[in-house]
Amino acid sequence: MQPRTHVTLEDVARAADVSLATASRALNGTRVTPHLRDRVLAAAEQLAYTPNAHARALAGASHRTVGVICHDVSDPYFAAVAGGVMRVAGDNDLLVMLASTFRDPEREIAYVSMLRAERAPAILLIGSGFEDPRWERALEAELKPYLDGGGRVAVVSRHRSLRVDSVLPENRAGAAAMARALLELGHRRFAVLTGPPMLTTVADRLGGFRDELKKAGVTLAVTDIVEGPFTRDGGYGAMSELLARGLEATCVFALTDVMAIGACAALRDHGLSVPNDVSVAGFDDIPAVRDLTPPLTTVALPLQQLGEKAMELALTENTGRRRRIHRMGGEVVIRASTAKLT
Amino acid sequence: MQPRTHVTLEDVARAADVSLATASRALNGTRVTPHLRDRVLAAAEQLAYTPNAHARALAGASHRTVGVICHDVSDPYFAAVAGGVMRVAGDNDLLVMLASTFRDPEREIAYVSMLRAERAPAILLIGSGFEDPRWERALEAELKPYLDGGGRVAVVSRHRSLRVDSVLPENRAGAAAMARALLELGHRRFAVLTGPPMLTTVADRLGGFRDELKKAGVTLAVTDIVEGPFTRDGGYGAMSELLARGLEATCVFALTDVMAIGACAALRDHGLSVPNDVSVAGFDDIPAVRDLTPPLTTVALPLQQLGEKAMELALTENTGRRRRIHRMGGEVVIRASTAKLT
DNA sequence: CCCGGCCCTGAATGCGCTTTCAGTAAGCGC
DNA sequence: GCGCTTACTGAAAGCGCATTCAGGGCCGGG
Repeated sequence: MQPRTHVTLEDVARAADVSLATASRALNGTRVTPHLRDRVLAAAEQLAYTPNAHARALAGASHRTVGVICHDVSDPYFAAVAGGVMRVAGDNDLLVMLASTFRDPEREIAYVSMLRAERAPAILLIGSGFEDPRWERALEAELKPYLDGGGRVAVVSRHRSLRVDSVLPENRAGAAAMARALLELGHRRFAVLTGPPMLTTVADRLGGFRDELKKAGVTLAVTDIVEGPFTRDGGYGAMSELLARGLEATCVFALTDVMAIGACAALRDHGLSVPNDVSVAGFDDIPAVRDLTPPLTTVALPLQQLGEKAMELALTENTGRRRRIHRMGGEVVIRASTAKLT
Repeated sequence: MQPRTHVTLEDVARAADVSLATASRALNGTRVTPHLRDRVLAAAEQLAYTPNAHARALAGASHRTVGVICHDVSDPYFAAVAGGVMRVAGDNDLLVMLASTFRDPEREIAYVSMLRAERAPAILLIGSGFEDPRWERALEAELKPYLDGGGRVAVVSRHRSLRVDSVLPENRAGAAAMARALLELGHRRFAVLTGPPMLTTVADRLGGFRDELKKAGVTLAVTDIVEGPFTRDGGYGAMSELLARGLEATCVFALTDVMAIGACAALRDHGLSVPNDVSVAGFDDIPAVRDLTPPLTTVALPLQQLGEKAMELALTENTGRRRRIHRMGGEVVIRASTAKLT
């Protein structure tokens, strides 16, 4: 943007016939004779003066806008978590700005860098980290000076690498619980719709599910695991592939609800009934799955609370010497998309 | 945030044993002897230097982060439009930050003010404006100096008041087309689920629908219009109220798909079948409605394109003397949620 | 061999604001 | 009435950086 001519504090001061210092004080509520203060305020109003946030920040004032970085705001999962963040932020008189990385590590770092450069008071990272330690190290390197400079960081669902305050959904335990629940329904042959292997969440959920099955003597064939992006269409595609191959499983576990929604659509388009022909289960419990027909069995995560907790962590000083970690959620909710195998 | 000690350009310059000016040039790609440049880059890397965006902006550089303000990012409507914005922004090497106002005019102004203070290169406003001219005037006053200062603004779905480049969904015409389509199916008694009357979109859609019915000699009783927030639960609640009163309409038109989803849920919970007992139609064509059972009849808006066009408007200079206005969408898509009345 | 010109570097300036520091006028006690 | 504190105000410094301006090597041409 080409700043053509901006109204500056100096203009206001001149218009009010006071010094620059007095104008600044009047605008910031520091003690100034009421008479002068009114004059300054009037002049500012009249000139449509807006303080330059950059100059202000440079001169030492702090902002009230925190940054939230997630994979994709249009994904209901992130939308819900972000909603929680905003609720708490709103209560604390903070503004929130959201960014979507579309799971591109470089973009993620670009946003962190920007927020850091802007000296945002806090940065929240929402969503799975990357398996590739190179990226996590790069991110850590970007975050470190920010933290040293007094910035506050909290993450949701990103563990392993980043040594900051964290809110962790019970991915592994939740997936294991789902495995037990599905076994209990009588299923023995499963298929899994999985996401990008570069995400740690994928490894956790898949691992938790597979390990629990193994304990029960059920093994998951490689051909029963199909990968797709963590989107509705990704789920649709993965399910279609599975169907094309000839589906032998009686139950499909999608690593996210969003994928499960796509899977249900594919099943329906293929003339199969859920849960009569195939049972389907998801993970996350996004609000939309209750309106599905049939409603989706899933592993419930308190999405909103995840965000709230993260914002709270970022807002409160960590007095201890270790990073704080909150684990939440992971309860199985059985709905009508899964049937008892008779 | 308390800046304790930050690595500054001066530190880098000292470490590389060059002048501050040279360090600045090296980092910004201006001509510098390769030898020195490498030394500076190495020093910067080693010190984990991040330029202070505020100082940089203050000194005249321009940012590459545009701001997008919408009512609620977790609403699929806005998520889709924002997706379009981000696509175009990404192509132009711009970062995007999103803000949710939750339909609070004050918060909207606060975000504009912040973005303006930060001298963001562009601000996009997504979503209906407010009927109360007071707010629109306040917003206009906030925007005016920003525009004068060279800022670029584009809006989606907000007309009447704001005199800036706009992308307008065909709300009125779309609702009218829907009225015709439903009449053609044989319906004569309608109910409407409407949103907050303070939004201009509500007036447009409701007006378009009602006027078209009137042309066909069908009048909409006041008691057949129920108001609720533009959310899934809002639709659920409004529909429930309608049912409690004793529904006489054969067809329910919800002003947004999100409300329609809630309405379908309420109908189902009430033991009624869509479309056998009641037909339901929505507006927007958000992606989720295709996965509904039955899929929703609605007025299709090219949501992604709405956002893309807005970003393009903001990116291209308006050479003419009038503001540019693009009208888009408004086609009726008949799906299975509406039945022919026999 | 000397001088003009070019390219690169460093010193210095200013972006708009907050804040310290010093200065002035008013208010108080003795 | 005088000295001293109190209460504001104004001048000025400096936040970190981009950039202009001037100075100093170096090369080529005369």
